[in-house]
Amino acid sequence: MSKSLLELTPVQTIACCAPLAKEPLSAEVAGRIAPLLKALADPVRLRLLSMVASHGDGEACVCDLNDAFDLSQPTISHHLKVLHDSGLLDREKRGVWVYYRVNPQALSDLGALIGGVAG
Amino acid sequence: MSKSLLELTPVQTIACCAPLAKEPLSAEVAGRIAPLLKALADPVRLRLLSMVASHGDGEACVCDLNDAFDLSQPTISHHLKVLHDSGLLDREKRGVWVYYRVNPQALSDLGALIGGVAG
DNA sequence: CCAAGACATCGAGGGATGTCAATATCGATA
DNA sequence: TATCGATATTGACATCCCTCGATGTCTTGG
Repeated sequence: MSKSLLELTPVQTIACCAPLAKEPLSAEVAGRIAPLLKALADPVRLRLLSMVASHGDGEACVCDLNDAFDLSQPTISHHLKVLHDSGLLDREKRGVWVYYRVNPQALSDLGALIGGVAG
Repeated sequence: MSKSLLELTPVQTIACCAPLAKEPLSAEVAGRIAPLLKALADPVRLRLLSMVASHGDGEACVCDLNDAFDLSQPTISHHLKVLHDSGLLDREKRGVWVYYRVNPQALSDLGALIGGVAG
């Protein structure tokens, strides 16, 4: 490890390490991965991420996402921010509308970390 | 879906559905998967699971796990219970000692759900 | 410049969560 | 049976998190 973990975003961290079941996670790495899983560990955010990830264009407008839930607009905005801050979603503003798209590498790396597939 | 989701444990649920990025998760399924991710989304539990999963015999004694953390015994016991209740860890008592072992199918299914590998 | 719409931020309230000390439970052993 | 050691449970506390209403920011259109 040539660079300190402190210089990496949560998403970058998960690309650095062996699957969960191969060798014990260090406290430092575990402390970096947990926030990423926390970002995923909410039913609304799971659905948001899934809706964005499975959307035809690979991106989804906030205006569409808002309508899919029986929650206030600030609440959806908050969940999208959590996913964005963790590095799982990218954000782009075009005119009045904001579009989110997934970071496919992050999802695949996280899946490999948990599932044990070689990274 | 022939059986109601209510009849399945969290771990059984994740084997039933397409990857996150393939189609939008239903509210019902998302509500089932989130607790599983919540169980994983803690640095101590991540390390516990990793320690158990990567242990030589495929199982680990609580007595060993306790010593690996600077936390009280009830706290470790609590985290192990969360992992056990979610279905990620199996529990077996032999004499005075308790051994935990991972549910490999659960880990692999969860990884596939996130990473997008065909389930 | 002003109004309207899309989205983000702020602040607060109620519930969930991590941690500990104290205590209970269970099996082994004297 | 009495005791000891390993693990689980309970109860309490501090903190975090989800949600909302209110408000702010930015862009477009008039």
